Amino acid sequence: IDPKIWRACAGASVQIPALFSRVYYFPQGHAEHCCPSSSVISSAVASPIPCVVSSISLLADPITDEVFAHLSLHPVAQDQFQFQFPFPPSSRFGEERDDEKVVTFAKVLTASDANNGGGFSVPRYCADSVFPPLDFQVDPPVQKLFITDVHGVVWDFRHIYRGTPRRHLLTTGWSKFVNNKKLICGDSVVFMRKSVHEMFIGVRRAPSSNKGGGGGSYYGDEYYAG
Amino acid sequence: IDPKIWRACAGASVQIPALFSRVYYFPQGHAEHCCPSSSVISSAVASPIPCVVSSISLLADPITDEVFAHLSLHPVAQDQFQFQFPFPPSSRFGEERDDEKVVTFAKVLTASDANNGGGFSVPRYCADSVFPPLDFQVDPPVQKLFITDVHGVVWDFRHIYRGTPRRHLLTTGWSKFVNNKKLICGDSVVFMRKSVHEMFIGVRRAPSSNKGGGGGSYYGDEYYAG
DNA sequence: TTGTCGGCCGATCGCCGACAA
DNA sequence: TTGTCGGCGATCGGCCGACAA
Repeated sequence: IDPKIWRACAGASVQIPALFSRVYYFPQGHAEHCCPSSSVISSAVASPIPCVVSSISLLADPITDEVFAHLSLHPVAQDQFQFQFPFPPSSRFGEERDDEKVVTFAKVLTASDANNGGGFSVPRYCADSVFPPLDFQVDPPVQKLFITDVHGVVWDFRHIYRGTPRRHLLTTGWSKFVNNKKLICGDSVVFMRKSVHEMFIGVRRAPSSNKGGGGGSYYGDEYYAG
Repeated sequence: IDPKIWRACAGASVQIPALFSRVYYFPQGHAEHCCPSSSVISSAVASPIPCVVSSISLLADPITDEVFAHLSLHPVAQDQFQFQFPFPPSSRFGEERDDEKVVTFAKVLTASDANNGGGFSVPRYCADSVFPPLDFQVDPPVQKLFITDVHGVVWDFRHIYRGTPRRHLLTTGWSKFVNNKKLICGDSVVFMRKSVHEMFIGVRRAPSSNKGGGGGSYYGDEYYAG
C-alpha cells in the first residue's frame, strides 16, 4: 500500500516508530493483548526486552479494509542498546516529504448514510477540497467518481449536487459499497485525493462496543436473538 | 452428524474403512494431495506405512456443506500388522442396521433449477417417495416442507403441484437456499427422509473443472475476466 | 415427465425534494 | 449546512402456465 494512503486511512492519531529505532518489547502486554483471558504470565519473561525495529510493513485487512502495521523486532543486548543504533528517528515512518500532499476528509456515517437504499450526504468541505469540481453550468451538476480502495479495487459513485437547499450527495454506487464493506452507522469513510485525478477511499470501523458473536441461533437464513 | 445422514449425503460410491481395521498409509500420496506442485519427496518415507484406524469422525464443511471423514491412523510394527488386530471388518463404518431406513433422492441441478428467480423441478419419484404426500383434494395441492441441512439449520420450502401438465415444484424458499449454499448448475441436492416427519437436505458440488481462482481482476463489485 | 421460456404482478431499491435541526 | 423522512418510479425477484423435448 502507498504509505501516504496508509497514513491517511489510519488517521493522524496513529504513529508508528521509525525503522531501526530503539523500542522495548513487553511480552506481558503482548500476551494479554493476544489472550486477555489467561492472565498467568511467566515472570521470567515479564521484563521489557530492548529491541530494534528491523522491518515495517504497512498492510490492510483483506476483509475489513482496516489498515495495520507489521513490525519486526530484533532483540539487542542491554549494554549495546543505547549506543549501537544511533539512527536519528528524525522522520517518522510514513511521513514522507510533502512534495505531493494527500488531501483527506473523513466522515462518521450517519444512520441515513448507512441505511440501505439511501445515499451519502457529502459535507460541503469534502466536495470542495477533495472531490473534483463539478460543472455548475449544467443542471443538476453531476459527475461520476472513480475511487480506489486500499486493495486497488476501483469503485464508481454518482456525485450530484441537487435538492432544496442544494447539497452534495453520492447516490448510485454508494449502497453497493456500503453492503460490500459491511459498513454500519458509526463507521467512518475516508476520502483521499493524491494527485488531480487519483482518488482513494478508506474505511475505519467504529470502536466495537459489542460486535456480534453473542448468543442466538440461525434458522435458515434468518437470525433469531437467543 | 448422524451417520445415516452423512452416508446419504456422501453417496453410495463413498466407502470408508472400518474402525480398527488395518490400512496402509502412503506418505507420498498424502504429500502430493496436499501440495501437487512440489514433487520432491524424501525417498526415506516414500514407502507405505502399516497402520490401524484408531478413530473416525464424520464431518461436514461449515461453508460448502460437503461431507468428509477424518481418520486417525496409528502406525504399527510390520510383523505385528497381520496378527495384532484381528477385528473382522464385517460391517463398514456408517452402515448401520436398517431398522430405520433413510429414503434418499439426489438430483443434479439443471440451469432452470440453479437460475436465480426460478424454482426447483421436483422429479416425480422424489415427491412420491421422499416428500410427505400432498392433499390432492385441494387445488392446487400445496404444503410447506421444513428440511434440516447437515449443520442442523432448518430451511422451509413451498412444495406445490401445479401447471399443465401437472408437476411438482419447490418455489418459495428455494432461491434463498440456492444463493446461501452458492449452488450452480451441475451441483446436486440430496433429499432424505429418516422418519415420517424428519427430512434432511444435503449438497454435492459438481466436480470442479476449473473453479475460480484463475486470472482476472475485480473492478468494484464486478468481476472482469482477464 | 420435466426443462425452458415469456408474461406478469408485487416487493424492494434507491432517487428525489421537502422540511427542520 | 445537512440529517431524516415520505413519495414514487424503475428495477428485479419470483410465481405462473404454455409448450416442447
